Amino acid sequence: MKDEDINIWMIEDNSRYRKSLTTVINNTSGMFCSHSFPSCEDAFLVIENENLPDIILLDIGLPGMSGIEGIQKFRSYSADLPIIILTIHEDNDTVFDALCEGASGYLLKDSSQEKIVASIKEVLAGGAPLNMRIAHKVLKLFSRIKVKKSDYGLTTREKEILKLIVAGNTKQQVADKLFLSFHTVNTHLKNIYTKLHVNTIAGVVSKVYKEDLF
Amino acid sequence: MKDEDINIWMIEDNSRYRKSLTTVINNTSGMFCSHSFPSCEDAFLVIENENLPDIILLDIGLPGMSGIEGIQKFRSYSADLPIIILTIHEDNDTVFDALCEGASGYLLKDSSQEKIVASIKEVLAGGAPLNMRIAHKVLKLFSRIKVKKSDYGLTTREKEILKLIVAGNTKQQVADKLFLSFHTVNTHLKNIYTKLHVNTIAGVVSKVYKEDLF
DNA sequence: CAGTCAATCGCACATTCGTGGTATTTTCAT
DNA sequence: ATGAAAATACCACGAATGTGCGATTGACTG
Repeated sequence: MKDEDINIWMIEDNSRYRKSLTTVINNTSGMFCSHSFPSCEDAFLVIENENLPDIILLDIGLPGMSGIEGIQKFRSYSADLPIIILTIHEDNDTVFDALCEGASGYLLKDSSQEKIVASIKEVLAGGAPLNMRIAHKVLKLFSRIKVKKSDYGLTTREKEILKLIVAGNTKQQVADKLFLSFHTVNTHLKNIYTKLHVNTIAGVVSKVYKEDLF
Repeated sequence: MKDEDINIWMIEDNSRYRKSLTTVINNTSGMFCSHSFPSCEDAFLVIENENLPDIILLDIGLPGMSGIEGIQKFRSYSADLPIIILTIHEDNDTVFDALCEGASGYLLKDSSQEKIVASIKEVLAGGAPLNMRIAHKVLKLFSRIKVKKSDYGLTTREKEILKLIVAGNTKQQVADKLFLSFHTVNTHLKNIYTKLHVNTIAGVVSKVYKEDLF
């Protein structure tokens, strides 16, 4: 163990898995596992007195605080700390939650030890190691994220006015900002309502957000 | 070239790159490039008369129809057709758009030929090959997607009323639906506005969508 | 030229909103 | 019992909305 070696913390409640993986890491040149914890809470007790590690390997299904919640809390300490998830969970919701909270990589526990070591090196090189099946799932998640972008044939001016309305301006304020008569804005909004099939501000704002009209 | 070999189409306007990569693929056991096109439009002319390929390698910056638009149109032919992006673009918007339209992988043109061949094999094995820098960027995109869920201390009743207001009901309509006096709804809404620091319907609806208040 | 569309402007007015203020009752915790 | 929070209700009124109707001008196209 040398000062330049990469310091890794592991948070994993299965003690056999934790010990065997710690051994692998400690036997790998250039890295060492200074701590391995069975829970996030344990890690946070130590974090107050020591420097943050260079990487965290984090399970999700943990006693007490889950790995997802753990990401949140680690992120309050450092936005850049690489956090590689190492878990059995591959359902969409868990993957999505972990990534949204800021996971830097996502491996499954059936990964070989070589793959895990390679992934540690990858995250150090600026990558984002993902299990192959997870990568596929991640890309599929984007299709679900895609907002249905609708087209109601709004004119340029109508969109301009709509943006200001959605931002909370009254008709008179919109008129003042665009150097128009109040009546002009009123007419445009009337036309917008007809095109969008709504008749209230609430309706129009909802539609803008739900259907990405800009 | 055998019947079981993987049929790949390439869509790439740089003819030198297109030819050299086609050669690499044709020299790789188990795969062949039956067509290489300089534009999406050319590919769609052929697609009407031939079977779809097993994989498409797709550039983004193309003459005429862009690769992003091309994904959309290929997806109308097949939801499962693997489409690997091979491009110089690594800006967030382009990556995001390509993935949302259904890209199955995303490589950069500085990838080695070995990496490209390996990625083809990876997508066939059910993966989603991503350039390392792109993978990192993709995970960062999730943090941006995460909606900041805020808590303004709204009571149960306030949330109930807010939902109906956001859905487009007038105060009187809300009162009728909840068997309350108009004045009660008015008071609740007054309190909601104070808690959310807004003073218009547009403001409150925007806040609900931006900050996931329900 | 005629027709269409977009932009601009106006009238009229019933309806609704937003906000300042007030009050009572019920429920829960100390 | 007391106090706080939530729920309910009310008054007042200027500001703003939503919708029916109408018109003119400019740019573009066939």
